[in-house]
Amino acid sequence: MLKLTKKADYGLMALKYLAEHPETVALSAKDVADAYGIPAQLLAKILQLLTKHGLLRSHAGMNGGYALARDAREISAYEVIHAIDGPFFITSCTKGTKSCELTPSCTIKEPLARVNETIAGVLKSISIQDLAEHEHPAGRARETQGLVELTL
Amino acid sequence: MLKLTKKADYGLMALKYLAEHPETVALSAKDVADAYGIPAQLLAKILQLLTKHGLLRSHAGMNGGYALARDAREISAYEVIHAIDGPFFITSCTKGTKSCELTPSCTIKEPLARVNETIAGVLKSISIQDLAEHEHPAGRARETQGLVELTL
DNA sequence: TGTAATTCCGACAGAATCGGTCGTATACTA
DNA sequence: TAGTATACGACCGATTCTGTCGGAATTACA
Repeated sequence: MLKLTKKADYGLMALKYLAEHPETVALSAKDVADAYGIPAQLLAKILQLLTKHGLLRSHAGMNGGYALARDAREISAYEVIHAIDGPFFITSCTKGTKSCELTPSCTIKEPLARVNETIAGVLKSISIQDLAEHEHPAGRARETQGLVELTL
Repeated sequence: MLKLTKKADYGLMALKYLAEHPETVALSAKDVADAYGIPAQLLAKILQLLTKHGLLRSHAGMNGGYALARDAREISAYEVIHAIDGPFFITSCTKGTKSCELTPSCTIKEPLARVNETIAGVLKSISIQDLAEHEHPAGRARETQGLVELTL
């Protein structure tokens, strides 16, 4: 399936929303959740994660909420996904230290690791800003195109 | 996480193994499973899937088994993954026809769809032959660990 | 000072998916 | 006919994902 979790989707949507409202000082989790119809408590936890990873700045109390910790241009989709879903690997048996317990068989993973890098590269090239101003196909076409040809 | 399922991994490994043994007429699921220490019955089902999708040709009975339906150069990793795990979308809420039931909110999916295409493109550019040809010097197993840190 | 709004955090339950097994039917070969 | 192998469906345990609940700490404001 190779798909993002809903949490990662929600996180990206939330950051995009924040990027689209730069005038406001901070938006609460509930604000964003209501705007998109996603479960508020779930989104709250996601935003907390993003805060812990330094992508958001939070402020408790009345009129508190979240704001981007950096310019939307300087937050990549990769960072968001990584913060929420953890490090991702296209190969399934990368269990941290021990590479592959089965056999020395998993030679397929070396080529696939390159795919992994490519995906990471593409995601790193996409900023929250790109998501927010999605009426603007020029930039991303350039980036993705180059990365495709870059591999193999 | 954005990772392949073990089934897809197994499928790629099996096809790679078949590509590495072009001299044999056919290899049984058990042969391949034993070579890699994969559960035989599970691999059998995977190979049946690949057969149904036209990537393998099967032959029942004694000395039967599976063989590549085409040249290893003409079977892409994409086809294998697609046959086993189904169509993959990086966005989680692409439920076929209706784009996103929540709101017209999921504007993030349009840019991410490009990422999806990119990934598909990379996977399509990798053939089973590429996997089989890959020469792996001793101690290569450790190297996946290096890639782990690289993607962080 | 008190209250409301809000972040923060851990635990947990339901659902879905995944990995793997079992049993059986079918096809082929010798 | 016996043995080997694919084909296929049902099922189960484990893991992961999604979402909820409850409570504690923080902050603004009346």
